[in-house]
Amino acid sequence: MTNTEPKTEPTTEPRTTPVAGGRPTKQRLAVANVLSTFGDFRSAQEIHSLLTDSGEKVGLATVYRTLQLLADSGEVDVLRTEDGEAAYRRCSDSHHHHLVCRSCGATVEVEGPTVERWTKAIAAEHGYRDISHTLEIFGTCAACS
Amino acid sequence: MTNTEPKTEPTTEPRTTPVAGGRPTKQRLAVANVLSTFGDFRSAQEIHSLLTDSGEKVGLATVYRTLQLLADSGEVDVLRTEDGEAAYRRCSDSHHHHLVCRSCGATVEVEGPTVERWTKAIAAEHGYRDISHTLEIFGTCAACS
DNA sequence: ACTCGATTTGACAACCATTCTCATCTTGCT
DNA sequence: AGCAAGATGAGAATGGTTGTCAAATCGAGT
Repeated sequence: MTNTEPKTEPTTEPRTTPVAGGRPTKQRLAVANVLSTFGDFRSAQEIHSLLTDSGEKVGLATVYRTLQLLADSGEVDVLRTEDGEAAYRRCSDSHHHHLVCRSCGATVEVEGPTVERWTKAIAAEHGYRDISHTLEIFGTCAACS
Repeated sequence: MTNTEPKTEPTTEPRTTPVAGGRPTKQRLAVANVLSTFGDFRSAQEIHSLLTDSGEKVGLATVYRTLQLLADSGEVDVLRTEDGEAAYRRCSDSHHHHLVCRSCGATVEVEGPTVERWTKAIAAEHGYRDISHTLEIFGTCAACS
């Protein structure tokens, strides 16, 4: 079961609502907004560049802080690339995983009752509680082959 | 299907065979050997400490280099902790995943045809090739609950 | 055993993503 | 407007990891 191409297309209307329960400041809104201009994973630094390039003046530290807020509140997904950097992307609400293209970064959100069930079962079987898991699938997408 | 507690117990006899195709130097053997004194994931720095504490004089850079060699040749597993650090552990040959205890680090190797099959299917379904994936399950083990 | 070239090592500098500091600016509220 | 809590930004500080390069080591051939 996969959600057929929920490609998470960019949304258009800029947001004006509070961000992660904090104050809806210019900067936070700016960050929240760039996040909706792309559908794949970007590093904090890239996001910062996007902002400054588009004229928004937001400090790097603030970008990191905001991204963390958003991540904590579940508004964005975080994944660690193979070299340990964190990459962010706004995400839909449900729990899911990602199929990421190694060369272009194109991402497809995938969902799998199968895995969820499996991890829970495995964990329980070994007496582990409070289960959480991370699963990323890497490959080369059709366009990049 | 899980391999029932393949806890990867420490092995006893020190190794003297080549390491990852390179020269079997004192340092490399030393690293390869500490790796077999524990069964859970340790950071490169921890491994370095273990070495120096036990009297072995191996440079930190060398530990990193060796660990990378071993990882490339598939002799050790690498996983990224949630804060982006790399953790290493010698591994059995087969492809598998880990169930890691959040508080004590106890690790259980798990294996799952289910997931393997699932990821392959998903990927193919979206036209991705050369699939690889990472899956880590985190939880609190029985002893730590 | 001895030599020589290729590898490897180690001490330390360099990197780089991320976090911290803290003085200054904003926001929300009255 | 006025204030206190919260947020920002510039830059310093951290900390894991990688790069540098001269000196040490390995091992194949003699």
